[in-house]
Amino acid sequence: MTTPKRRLPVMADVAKEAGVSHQTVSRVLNDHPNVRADTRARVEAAITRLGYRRNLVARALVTKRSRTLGVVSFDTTLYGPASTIYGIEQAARTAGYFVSIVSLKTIDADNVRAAIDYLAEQGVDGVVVVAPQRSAAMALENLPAGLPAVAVEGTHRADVSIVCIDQMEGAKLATRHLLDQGHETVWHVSGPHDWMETEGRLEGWRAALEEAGRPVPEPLAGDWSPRAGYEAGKSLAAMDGVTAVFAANDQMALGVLRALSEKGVRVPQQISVVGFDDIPESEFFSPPLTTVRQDFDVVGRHCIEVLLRQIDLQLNGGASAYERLVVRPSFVVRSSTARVR
Amino acid sequence: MTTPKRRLPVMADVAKEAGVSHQTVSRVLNDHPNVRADTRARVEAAITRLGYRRNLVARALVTKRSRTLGVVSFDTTLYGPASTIYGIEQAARTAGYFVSIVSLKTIDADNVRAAIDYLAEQGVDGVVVVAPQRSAAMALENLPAGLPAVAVEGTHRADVSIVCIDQMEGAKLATRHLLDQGHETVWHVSGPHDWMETEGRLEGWRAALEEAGRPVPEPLAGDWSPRAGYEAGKSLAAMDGVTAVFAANDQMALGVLRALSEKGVRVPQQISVVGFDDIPESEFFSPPLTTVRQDFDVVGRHCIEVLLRQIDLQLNGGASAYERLVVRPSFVVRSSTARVR
DNA sequence: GAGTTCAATGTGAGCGCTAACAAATACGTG
DNA sequence: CACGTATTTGTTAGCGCTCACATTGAACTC
Repeated sequence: MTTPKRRLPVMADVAKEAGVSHQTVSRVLNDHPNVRADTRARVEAAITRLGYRRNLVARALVTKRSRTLGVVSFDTTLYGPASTIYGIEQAARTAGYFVSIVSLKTIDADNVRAAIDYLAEQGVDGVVVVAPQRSAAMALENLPAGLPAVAVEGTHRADVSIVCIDQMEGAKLATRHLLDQGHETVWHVSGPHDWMETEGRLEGWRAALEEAGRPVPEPLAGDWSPRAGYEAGKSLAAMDGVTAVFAANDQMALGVLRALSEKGVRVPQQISVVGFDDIPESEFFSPPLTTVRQDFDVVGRHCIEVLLRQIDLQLNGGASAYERLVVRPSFVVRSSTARVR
Repeated sequence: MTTPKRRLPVMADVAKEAGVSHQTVSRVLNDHPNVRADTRARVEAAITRLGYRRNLVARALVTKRSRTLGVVSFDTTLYGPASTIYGIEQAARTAGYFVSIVSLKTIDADNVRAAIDYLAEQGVDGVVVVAPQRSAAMALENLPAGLPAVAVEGTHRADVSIVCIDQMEGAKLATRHLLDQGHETVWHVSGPHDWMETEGRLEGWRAALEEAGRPVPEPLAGDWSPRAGYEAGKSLAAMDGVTAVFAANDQMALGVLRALSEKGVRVPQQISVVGFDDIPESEFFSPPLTTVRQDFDVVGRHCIEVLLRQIDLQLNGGASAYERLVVRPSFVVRSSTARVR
């Protein structure tokens, strides 16, 4: 007894089984209208009988479209990137696209560049770059020939599409809220140097302070981690006259809260604290954190919209039109802020 | 002036440019040893001159290996899955593989099955299924013909490889720690029904209690969210004689902490709380959380190791040998637990 | 110097699919 | 019923690459 060739069935096998040509099978698979109903049924029956599954690789080779999108991101373990990617993936799949992810441990132009190249070789139809560092943005300078791309929070350049959250606006919301509560000024624990978010939030905070004619204290530099917030919080607790703190993200705000609590400083009675992001935990911090909410999901969806639009444009030979989509943050008031008495 | 054909260069173009055959170009690209150094140099020069990038899709078509791995996961926004996937991605890329991700919003066998099929069509060389629900595990029953797969926390079945964390052990660690501190018994806030982790932690907790001959209180069912922990915490605060709580994850522990704090119950003086996961925030909770650490990174790496081994085996025609890799959790003592006075 | 071996290169076929065109069949209509 | 016009199906070529094999030439051996 010879073992039958243990090969997966291909289109030709289905064609033979159904008594049609392989092209007809292809038509059925691609929902081509001009196929008689009974032929279609016969082909479909053959497909299930044989357990046939089409080979998208072969299809991609001839169509020159892989229906795969690449995503380059920094530390997908962080809530922000993770949520953005989740939104991207959901939107992409809904649109019939796969998502291939490269998450970078360290960011610099070379790294990002290499990741994009890597994805381009793989034949992705477009890429989303979630790498909000200034140095990463440089990698978008000259993309592989004609590769549609969209950046999240990327850059201010005009020749690449961008989806971003209005960081300045968010920071202003936070700062003004604190000022409205009667605080003389607001201290800031910033994100790491080189991040676009850091800069936006810093600027927004400063602008709000200056608009109100208030003194602008020296910001404390952090790195997004709770530990950095904790260290900053210890410094803040040791200083005089601090009544309001705006941390550049919720995790650092958590650290600040912790440090303050250890030093016996009561929040919000003695010091008010505001964060940024609205991670799921924030509502349950001690006290529940007042923060700026970013809708990462929406960002992810927008990315795909913009990218697909760009891919379409490319196919139809139109000149690329770069878009810039700004998502507005909202403000969530909880219990970590209070009026100055 | 006619526009030159705006086509990306292919191997044949490089071959012509370098004055060799396309095969030689292929050899250079694949580091074949038998190429003279100067030929190699000439080819490489031609490649950079033309800006050639090879088409991995075409390569995949003939080699029948896409060097892409599929990952199916549930809610990649959660810390656990996100970290696992991060580990998977890093390990895969190091091994020269791409990672294509499908993250599911809701889990059931059909969903998971469809995702796996989807990836199989795309031609992935293997899949990792990070879907630790019992219902999801069923989707691993009969995989697409010969598709190498590995499950994270998947199932107890013998015909699919599994990488998991010893949940029971972790739960025992937590429970025993509390018992050692002099608590009469330990209450448990469990994860949602149907999750493997929920069951493992529940079992471990119960076993530790029974081993010590202690009463086993009715567990409070949660859903991993801080809010569920918060609700459970309120119930716990209203009950008599509760001195120790083991929450099935850190987020729920955070909720418990919050509820207790609102009710004026002091942790750890009146009630001790232990979590599970060791998310980055835990160290900065109020109070810093004693918890069970899971090394998701290691899990991710192991997944890839096992999967690649399986892919290799398949190529060499060996019968598949299913592996079961158990990663041991560790215990982190912080300030949310104390001796009973 | 003929025979053998091995390294370096080239040639042809074909992976599984879709696009473009060709052929066959059905459907009206005067 | 012959004719044009859709509709349905089949045929051929080729996407860009690797594989198996053929060929060349240099390097040894006796």
